[in-house]
Amino acid sequence: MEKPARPRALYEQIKQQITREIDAGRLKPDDKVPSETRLAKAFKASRMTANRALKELTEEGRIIRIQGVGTFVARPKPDAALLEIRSIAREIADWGGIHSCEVLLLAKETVTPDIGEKMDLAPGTDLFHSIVLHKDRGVGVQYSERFINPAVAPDYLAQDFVQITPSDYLLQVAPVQEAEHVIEAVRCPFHVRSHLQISAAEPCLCLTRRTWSFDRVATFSTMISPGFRYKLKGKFNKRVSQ
Amino acid sequence: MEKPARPRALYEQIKQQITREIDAGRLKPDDKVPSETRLAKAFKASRMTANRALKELTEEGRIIRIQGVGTFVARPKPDAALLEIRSIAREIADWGGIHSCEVLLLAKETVTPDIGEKMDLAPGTDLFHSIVLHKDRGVGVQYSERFINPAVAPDYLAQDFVQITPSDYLLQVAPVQEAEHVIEAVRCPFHVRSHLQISAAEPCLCLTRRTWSFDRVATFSTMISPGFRYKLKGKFNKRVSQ
DNA sequence: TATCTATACTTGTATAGACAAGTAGTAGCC
DNA sequence: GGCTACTACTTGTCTATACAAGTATAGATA
Repeated sequence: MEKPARPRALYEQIKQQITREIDAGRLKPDDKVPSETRLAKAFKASRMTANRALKELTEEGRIIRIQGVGTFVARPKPDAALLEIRSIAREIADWGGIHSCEVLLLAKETVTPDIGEKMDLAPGTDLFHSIVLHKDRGVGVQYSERFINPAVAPDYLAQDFVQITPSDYLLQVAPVQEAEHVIEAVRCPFHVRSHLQISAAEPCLCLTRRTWSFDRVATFSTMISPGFRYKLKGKFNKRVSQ
Repeated sequence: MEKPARPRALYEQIKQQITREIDAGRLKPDDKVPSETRLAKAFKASRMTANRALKELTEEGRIIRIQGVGTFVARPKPDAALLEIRSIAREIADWGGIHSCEVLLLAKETVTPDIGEKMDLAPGTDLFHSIVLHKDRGVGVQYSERFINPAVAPDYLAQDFVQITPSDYLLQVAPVQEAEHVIEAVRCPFHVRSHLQISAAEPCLCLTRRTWSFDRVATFSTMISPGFRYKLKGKFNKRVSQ
């Protein structure tokens, strides 16, 4: 599970130094990064080692390399919008509806092996569990179930989710580093169906989301909504080739 | 603008060969991929060159390498990467299936006001229209309908889409600058249902995609598939805050 | 002034060799 | 049988070198 048995590789050190320079703001977008030969000399490495470091940073989108010219710090890409986490409340407001919500469950439970695997938590420890029904003009439009890592949001159970949605609260207390979304079309399970007042045949969009905060899995949630659409738009920066 | 002035690099050839073996199903998930030394010998290349090919394939998630053991074809992940545009053929190959496809329609038509608006084309001008059914082991798994801007892919009608999928062909001739995806859960329309051999109640994922190339709308397509999932994962830039 | 040219520097690709480190199997030993 | 040591093979990292190819600049030339 843990990685670093090997003494940190030289090319990793070079990568890390450049990454730090960028993160610290000492290297700004479009600034020139030292050439391979310079880096090689500075780190007492061969050019190939410096080359590997720069090549990987290029693939990670942190720098841009132009043959014959040099290496430059990449401009940050605006693709976060693709993964932007919008609250259902805002969604409904944008649509012109009136949002309200009902808390169906809010409890501390024990980690099951199933959830434990997904959230990287040891079975038997505690986690928070909530089920919230979002409504538009009183009609259920989204059933959302969440599992929360208590280490990331210890006060989760004390919140009043009629005032603030779980999504909004979590975004406040736990900055999202990384997110994973899985989208599929499903038939609505019975216990959910009764809240959404739809027929068994109605196709529903099911969005399963995991988020990471502080280098840990923070939430694992499932949102089921009939008649919903998700829209993603973005520019491609990398070569999308085949 | 065009890229391939340089004769195709050797490591690219090695990558391509392995990729083809996987896509064609000759190499299945968990199958062993030839070792670096074998590949080097086969291609009359040095081990470092074979290493580069395998390293990049690893980063692209197509193979898995285990020190001291060997290199293996990566196991199924039936989640489509949304931001990349992956071909359904590869998706099926990853899953361990056998892909084939059938062209249901391939024609030049006249722009209707409806499509004209979405593709930013004047009604009355020409556009290409195709309907392709993708199959896994002969069973329909995806019905995809496309409208193509002739200015972007003038030779579209002359292609043999049994040999190369429309998606792959378009990626070759028209680099995607930007893409917009709309995802929804739908009931399958009758004319589509007969090809996919599913019941009317089966929820299907409907992905509507617009792509831009050369600063114009290049394609407008709708893909309907039952039992599909799309997966998105990504890091957030620092200031995604709220 | 405008244009060509030589040069210096950059990245891209490739080679041949080296050693480290991890794994699996085999042979031999107790 | 159970253990150890050895071997053969794998991937991971690194070096030193080489040539190709793209770019920018200064200087010479028309």
